[in-house]
Amino acid sequence: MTIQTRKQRELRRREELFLQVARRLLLERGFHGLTMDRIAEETEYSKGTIYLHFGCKEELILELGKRSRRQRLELITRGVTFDGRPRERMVAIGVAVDIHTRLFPDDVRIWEIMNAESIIEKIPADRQPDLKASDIAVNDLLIGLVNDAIACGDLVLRPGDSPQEITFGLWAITDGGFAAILGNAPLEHLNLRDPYAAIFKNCHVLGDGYGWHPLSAEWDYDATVERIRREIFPEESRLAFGGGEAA
Amino acid sequence: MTIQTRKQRELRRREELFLQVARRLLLERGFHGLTMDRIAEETEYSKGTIYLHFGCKEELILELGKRSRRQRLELITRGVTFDGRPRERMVAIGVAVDIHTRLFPDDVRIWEIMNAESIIEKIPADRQPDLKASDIAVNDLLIGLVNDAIACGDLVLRPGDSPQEITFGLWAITDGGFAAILGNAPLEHLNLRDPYAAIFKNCHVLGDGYGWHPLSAEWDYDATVERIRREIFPEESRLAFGGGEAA
DNA sequence: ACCTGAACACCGTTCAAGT
DNA sequence: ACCTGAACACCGTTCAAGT
Repeated sequence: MTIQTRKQRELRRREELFLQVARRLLLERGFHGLTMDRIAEETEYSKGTIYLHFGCKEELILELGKRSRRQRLELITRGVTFDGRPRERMVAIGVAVDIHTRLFPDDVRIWEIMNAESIIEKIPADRQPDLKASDIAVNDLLIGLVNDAIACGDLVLRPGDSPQEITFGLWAITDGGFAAILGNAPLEHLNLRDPYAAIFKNCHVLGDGYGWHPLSAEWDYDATVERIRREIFPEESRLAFGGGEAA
Repeated sequence: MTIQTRKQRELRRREELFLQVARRLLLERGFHGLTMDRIAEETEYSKGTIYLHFGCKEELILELGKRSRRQRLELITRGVTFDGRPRERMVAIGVAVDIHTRLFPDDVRIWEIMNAESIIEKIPADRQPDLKASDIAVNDLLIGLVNDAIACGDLVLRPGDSPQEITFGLWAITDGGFAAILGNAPLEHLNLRDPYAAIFKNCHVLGDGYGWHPLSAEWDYDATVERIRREIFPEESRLAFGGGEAA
């Protein structure tokens, strides 16, 4: 870390203020309710000053979206440190995503707003790699886990199976599932009792289908989830579920 | 059908013209490159006339998105008429979605552009049910198939399993998978050989995991796919794959 | 050197005027 | 009765002027 001058600290403080006010406006009034005029008014800076920090309105939202994804990545990264079999550590990633979605639904929504073509097309091309950085990191963790499982003999690939395929399947269930929960699908019509549980369930069925040991029939994964919550996410579990116990 | 006067036909023609020009502009120049001025200029009508047909820019795009989803629903609806076991008919839905994505990638993209919060928040609330109509219909077809499978004994639910869960899992893999293919995920980084095949594969692994007969080990689903393409989608298969043979 | 806010540009939307 | 396009409203962005 470079030492910051007083001036630099003030700039950081100001930028943070712009971001916090923008975040609130975006959540309370939507994308079109967030205007540069309102940010200027509420922060008591001029519109021109905002442009000393952000090239355009969409870049401001990009920064909010990146933070949301970075926060999720941090939880996932902690999750994979769980001391257990590879498939248990895969469950820990699921627990991390679950906790993130429950604790920070607003930030997940902000990511979804940002991750739309009509927004992204306004962001300069040289900022666009920022978008995928966190997702690529998650992908690497997932493939790493599958390879760990193969290395230790828990997963023996059948003819035609590939680590990429398994990773893709788990990713798709999780991503598609959470997207559905967050409103892109007619979920209320499907009438699921517990969509979160359904995502876990389907990941397990997929894992069992690929023959990834220990199979759910030969292991108590509810106990694994409890242990993950207690050992890795004690504070977050308390906030998300109350008491740190499994739901 | 009510009989149309000449005037009504002209209005329909004009509306169609607006939609086609808007579609092209959206695809070629993006959401911000599509302007009411350009539509007016290219169609040689005035801007005011566009507003006799569409309440706002977003409603125009809504109509394009609805068409995309309706076209997909039509293919899916044809798919389930396939003469076979319920799981084969589930495969037929996959074939329908596959064909739709390959034949009409532009329209899938338009649906994605439209299905963003920053767009939808501008569409009047009374038009919003339009958004989900097609997806609800697809959901009903999926649940119907799962129930058919249960009714004929091909699928015996295990304790804790539910038709909703299975439907949700298949939906999530398909939706999440195609979303990934269309650019929401770092797919090139995952380095899958054939993402489309990976979606089918994962749906099959899930189906096998739930014990939905015939299991892929006891049935030649490649032959099923070929038969679906030949019997239900001969023309579409020729256009999408050339010759109507399986890939 | 830094910040301001009036001015500008752009574009969606409306409506008085025209045919 | 229908259509037009100038005018309006709004908002993102810039930059000459101010401190």
